[in-house]
Order: sequence, then structure tokens, then C-alpha cells
Amino acid sequence: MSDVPKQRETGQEFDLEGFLPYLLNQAAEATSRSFQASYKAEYGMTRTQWRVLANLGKFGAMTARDICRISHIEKTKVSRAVAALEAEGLLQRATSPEDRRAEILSLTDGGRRVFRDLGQRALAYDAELRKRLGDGVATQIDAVLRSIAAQGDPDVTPGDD
Amino acid sequence: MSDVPKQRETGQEFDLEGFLPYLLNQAAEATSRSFQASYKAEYGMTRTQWRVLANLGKFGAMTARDICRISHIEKTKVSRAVAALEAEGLLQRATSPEDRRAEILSLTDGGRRVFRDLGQRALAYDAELRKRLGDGVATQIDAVLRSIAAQGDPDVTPGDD
DNA sequence: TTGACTTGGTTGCAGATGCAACTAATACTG
DNA sequence: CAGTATTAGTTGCATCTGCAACCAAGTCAA
Repeated sequence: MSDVPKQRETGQEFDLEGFLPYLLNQAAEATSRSFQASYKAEYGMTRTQWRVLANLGKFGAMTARDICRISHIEKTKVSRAVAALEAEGLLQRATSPEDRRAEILSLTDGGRRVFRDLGQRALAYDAELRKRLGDGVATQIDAVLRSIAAQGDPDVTPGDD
Repeated sequence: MSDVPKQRETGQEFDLEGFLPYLLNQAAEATSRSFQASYKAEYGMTRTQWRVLANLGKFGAMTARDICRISHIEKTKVSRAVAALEAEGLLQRATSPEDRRAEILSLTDGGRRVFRDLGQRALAYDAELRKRLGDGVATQIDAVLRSIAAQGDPDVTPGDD
């Protein structure tokens, strides 16, 4: 950690604008932010809430823990998002019969309705974005991003979303 | 805003895992987080602080406003990061002679030292990541991400980092 | 010069987050 | 079955962030 293998200062200089974490963040923020308007303005939802809802909408009922695993969102965040969504009547909890610690989460009818609405918007937004990027890129980008997300750093704790 | 053009529910279903904002966030968080250890553990710096420092290190003295323009980080965030970095003795301010509202920011020797150190680590981290991605991808990804960051959404406010 | 408007930066405040500590239910192990 | 270690979720607390309101210096125009 502290034994940087004697890099000559004259080696190469750091270029912020070519630094992947930086570029990824810029791109991620730009897109998330612009789509954010959809769930924030109309439903007063948080990014995390939208994601939790999206996961439940997409994969069906499951526990908070499953959501953490699938989405890599930290459990605290999920916990609070679930509480908020429940308060809004968008999702329900049911103690798992097999493990009374776990709660099976599922969307209510209202939740599903919101999911359908936002899902359609997301689809439209995504399509538009990909169209601008061009087919060639659009088809490759997913795999690349998934790969980066997975590798990020091999030897580091799970982290969150 | 509320006139979703009659999308048949039966059209196509929303696939969270193919949603660019989602994928980008996963990738961005994964990389940023893992690199975060470098500046957080050793220098107790924040992501924003690291970015401000990186910008100053890379582009030299400039005003907070310039940093906002270049990095798209929101001005409040920059303001606080600058205050923190100054408190740590990593940067200095000097009232601009031409415009006394503006402050020319520049790294101190200590700041430059930290920049060199973190810059080298960033370089190493980035190189490793790109190596794993493979040359083909690595050379294209930058342009794509920049394009996404720029387009994100054409008609939306500047936003932040 | 005066008064209205813009611009560089800071601050107040209400959220949103991360991390560690904590509760409750389970799973092991002898 | 007791006793300890795990695991699902929640909560306290100390930041970090976003947005709007707010100064102070500048600009512009009458």
C-alpha cells in the first residue's frame, strides 16, 4: 500500500480526463441526473428508492438482502428505501415463513403501476441515449460496463451501488 | 411531462440491467470506491476534494468557477472542498487583481506532493483496469463516456459531477 | 453617480449516505 | 440443550450534498 514501486516522477503524468473512475462518474451522473427528474418530480422518489422499486418490479418479490446482492446497494440504503416505499404504499412486507428474520418484499398494485410508468420512461430515455451513441457502441457498452462494475477492484469489499 | 404517448403495456418490458444510467452508476461506484481508499485512508480526503485537487494539479492555478466549468462539479461542493483543502494546507487562495470577487486557487508544495502521489496511484489503478478490459475496449471507452457525459440529456441544467 | 442586474463564492437547512453498533432470529458445536 | 457465532434488518451519528437565499464586487445604462 505504501510501497509504490519507485515510479520515476518523469514517467507519465496523470491525466484526470482520461481517468476511468472520473469519466464513469461524469457519465453516470449526467444520465442519472437527467432521468432523475422522472421519479423525483412526479413521485418524490429518491434514486435509491427508484432502484429498489425497479428491482422488485423487474425480479418480483424478494428479501431486502436479495436486493442488496443483486443491485450492490448497501443494506442501510435499502432498508431506508424500503421503509419509504412502504410508507408511500408502493410496497408491502411479509415475514418469511421459513426465516422470521427475513421479510419478503413485494410491490403493491400502486407500486406496480408506478413501476410500469417509470419503466416506460426509462425505456424511452435509454433508447434515445443509445440512439445518439450509435448502434456499434450501444451494443458493446453494456458488456464493458458490467465488466468494470464486476472488476472495479477485485480485492475490495462489496461496497454499495 | 404527463402525456406519455399511449405506450401499450405490451410493448417491451423495462430491463433494469440494460438501463444505461444504472450500468454506469454501478461501474462508476465500483471504480470510484475502490480507488477512494487511496485518498481517503491516507489523506482523509473526500471524493470531491480529490477531484478539485486533481484539477488544480492537472491544469494549474485557476478560480473555483473554472473548476466548476471544467469538472461540472457544483459550486457549493467546490467551495467546501476548497475550504477543506485550504485548511489542510494543500492549496492557497489569492484574490484576483482583476476581479476582487474571484480567488485564484493554486496548490501549495504540499498539495503538489499529494497530487503527485495520488496521481501515480491513479495512473496505476487506471492502467490495471484498462489492462483487464483489453486494448480494444480501453481505447474506445473514453470517447463513449465523454459523449454520454456531454449528452446525458441535452435539455437539462448543468448539474454537478 | 445612482440604481438594476449579473456573477464569484459562501452559508443555512433539510435530506441522503456510510459506517459502526445493535436487536432478533438462526445455525452450529460440543 | 446451552453457548457462541451468523445473518436479516434497523438505528444513531457524523458527514456530505443540493438547493435556495444571501453577500460583495462588477457591469451597464441612463
